[in-house]
Amino acid sequence: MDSEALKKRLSEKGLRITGRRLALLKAVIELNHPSADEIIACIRRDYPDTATATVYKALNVLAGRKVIFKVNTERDVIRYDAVTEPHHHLYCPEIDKIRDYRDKVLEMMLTTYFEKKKISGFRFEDVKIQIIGQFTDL
Amino acid sequence: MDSEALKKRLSEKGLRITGRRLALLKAVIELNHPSADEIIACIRRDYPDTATATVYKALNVLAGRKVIFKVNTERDVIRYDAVTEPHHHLYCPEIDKIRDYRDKVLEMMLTTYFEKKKISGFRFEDVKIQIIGQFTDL
DNA sequence: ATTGATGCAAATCGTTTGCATTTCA
DNA sequence: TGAAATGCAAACGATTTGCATCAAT
Repeated sequence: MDSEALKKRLSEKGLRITGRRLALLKAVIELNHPSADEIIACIRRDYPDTATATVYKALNVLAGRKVIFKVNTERDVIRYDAVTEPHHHLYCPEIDKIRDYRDKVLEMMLTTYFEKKKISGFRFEDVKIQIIGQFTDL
Repeated sequence: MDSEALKKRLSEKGLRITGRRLALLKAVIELNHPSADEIIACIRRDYPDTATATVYKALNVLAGRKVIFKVNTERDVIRYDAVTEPHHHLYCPEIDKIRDYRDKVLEMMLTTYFEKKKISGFRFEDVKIQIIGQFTDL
């Protein structure tokens, strides 16, 4: 993803373009579901004097504008993701590693299932699935 | 759930039976996906001098023996669940409320789907789904 | 010029650890 | 009796807040 595209992703959500924010967005895109710590380390390679609070604030702002997304795992650290298309996650609890999983068929199957199925007392909005297992190609 | 059944759930996993542990297990069963805080408050109604550390330690021990289970939400608090049968969760992010959702058809559909579908580089073990929406009956 | 972005330090909050004491099996 | 359970206080780690300063639009 080139710099112009990154800038566009920020500006079209009404966010200011700064070197740090570009570095942050780049980090979230390039790293694999990174934690705040990993993002901070990455940004500091270009901007050594970056405060942790600044990064956390920026992560919250970008997540609020849906430029990036928070991903929860079983651990007590929040991970981040910049993929905007609908997708699910493969997750290995042992090594706390996530991999994106796109599957149109599954997507369709679940959506139609829940749109037909009226769950009483509940207004369906979305379904997120976590596929638990182990990566065999590491 | 009567006291004998609670005792059995502890003893059959090799855990000692104490008043606090019984109160803890009862709290997890009776409250709806409670946080540690809510469990502590509940136990203290019967045992006012209960240390928070004791409860956290017990929660970890019981979760380790699979007497109870940890449930993650989007918030940074761990919630607990004592339901041993396979089930999924309805979740409303706005009010951070969870409700159990059992659906044999869905269970079957997902299991067969993933057993057939070989995801390359991944050994499938389990699938957990979070059905996001809003409760309309509160 | 105004609002948003940043740095720094301190605060917060849920959870964990260390250690001495008690209690169940 | 010996291992597990408990209380207390202190530690911990991820994240947040307050406030002053700086910079993008």
